Amino acid sequence: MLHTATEVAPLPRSFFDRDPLVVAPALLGTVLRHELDGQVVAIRLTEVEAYLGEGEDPASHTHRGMRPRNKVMFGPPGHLYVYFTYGMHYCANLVCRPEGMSGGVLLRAGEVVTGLEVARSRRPASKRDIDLARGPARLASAMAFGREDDGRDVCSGTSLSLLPGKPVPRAKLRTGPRVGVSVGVESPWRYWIDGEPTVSVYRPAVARRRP
DNA sequence: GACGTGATTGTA
DNA sequence: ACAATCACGTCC
Repeated sequence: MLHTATEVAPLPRSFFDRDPLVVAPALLGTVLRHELDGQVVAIRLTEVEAYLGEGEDPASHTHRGMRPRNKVMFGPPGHLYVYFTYGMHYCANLVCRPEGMSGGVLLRAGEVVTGLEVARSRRPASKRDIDLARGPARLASAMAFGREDDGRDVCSGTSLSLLPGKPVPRAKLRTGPRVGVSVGVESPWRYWIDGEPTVSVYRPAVARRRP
């Protein structure tokens, strides 16, 4: 111990064994750390979105029940749910609620606090460091998440873990409608830290090209 | 504002 | 089998 870096225990599984609407704001300011091939990138979460489960939330991937893709969301809490979308992007969620019940929190944006060089190399399109993990697919890319990371545990103190961070003052908490969802717009289940440059700009869902 | 890109899923 | 959709990012 002495003057070396103190080991920080990851957040316990009980942290995730709650309603996503409770877990989501509590995630702000925490730090997701991933070590891959000896390279560490850690991201302080600044923007997240809560998704409920079957029959509760039309915007949730689990709204219509368990499918091969979303089965991790029905598993035990404290695991990573990674999905592939738009033919090119990955996005990551943290699974909430007890096993058998679905729900999760989408990691929308964060600040790279460790491994800037590694994150830059994974995100060559980012001109500024604040863009490295600004947006869910960018965050996943900076963390090098892919299909193989679907279902990974973040509570066991392995190469992937969620660490406590400096608490966010309540006055800085903001909520609003989720981004990019066409249903469930009335539910203000997006949470972010006010004044953070890493928070993705809100763009209302726009209808895609029609034939 | 437009488009890439391919898995997933509901519908038939 | 088929076609629409998609919790997005990049460049114009």
